[in-house]
Amino acid sequence: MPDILDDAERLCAQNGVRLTPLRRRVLELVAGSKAPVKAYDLLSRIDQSNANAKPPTVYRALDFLMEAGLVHRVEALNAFIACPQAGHGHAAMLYVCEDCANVTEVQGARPGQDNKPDGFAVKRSVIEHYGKCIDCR
Amino acid sequence: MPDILDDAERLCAQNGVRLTPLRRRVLELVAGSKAPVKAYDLLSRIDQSNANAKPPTVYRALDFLMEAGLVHRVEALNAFIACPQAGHGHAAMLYVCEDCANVTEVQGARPGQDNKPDGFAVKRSVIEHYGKCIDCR
DNA sequence: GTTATGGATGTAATAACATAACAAAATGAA
DNA sequence: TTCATTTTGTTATGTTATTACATCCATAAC
Repeated sequence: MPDILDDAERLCAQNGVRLTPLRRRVLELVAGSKAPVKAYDLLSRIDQSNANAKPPTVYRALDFLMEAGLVHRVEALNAFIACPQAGHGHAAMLYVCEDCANVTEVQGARPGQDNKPDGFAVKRSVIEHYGKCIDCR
Repeated sequence: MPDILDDAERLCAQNGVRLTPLRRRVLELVAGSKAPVKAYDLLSRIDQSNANAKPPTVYRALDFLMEAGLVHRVEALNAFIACPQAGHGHAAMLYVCEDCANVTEVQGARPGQDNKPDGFAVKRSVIEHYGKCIDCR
């Protein structure tokens, strides 16, 4: 977990963007959760360090972190996870266990570019698999 | 479009479920839209035929239609599309043009089951590609 | 060191999306 | 018909996310 935050500092410095205390705090909360975290959960937890936090506070920090490749949004859950391999482009594929909520991220998968519609230029992909992990079977 | 509705009637009859006028009307609205439709848009359009429609009216119909394999939810858009190949299991992969909002559905793709985590049993998958279709380039 | 500038955060309000819980009505089987 | 089940009506509320504008803060130009 310090790893993730250190990596994040490094990455942001490299890219000339600012990992402010607030953003760092949100990343810390996301990274500290095994399961995907909801924005309003972040909001209530952040509140302890920042009494002024409101929804935009959290959503802005999340937008920044996603932009920076540090956090992913889990679309079908309206929730967020820390990217374990920060900065690795964005071909991430997620395996979400519906029992324990644990998420495994697999990098680099290039799914079915084969039978894609003629001339379609893919900009970003959402690939989320839901089921049961080995431990929950 | 009559095709989709006819197919739906047939499928529901086969499966012993009821495509009521309300559900049929919602399917008709979804199928009648080239772009993915929002639930509240459906609500406001359905209103003309059913003044009593409320959010649960629409969400229940959509749940039914999804269960029946007639409609898909587009997770990253909070929107819905009619399934062009109703009843075909659910390995659907979507290509969504961010310019014209058109959606192409590709069946059967089995993306990257290769490098999936050991012992993970996939129950359902969300696969959505966002970008530009050939016409919008 | 002051001051412009842009980026970041504070703040209030509200928009957009979705469900819970219970009542009433419609359908179909016994 | 009566009963059980499914469907729809209805009210209320919960959850997720954004808009719009104000204020603050860091930095670099002067």
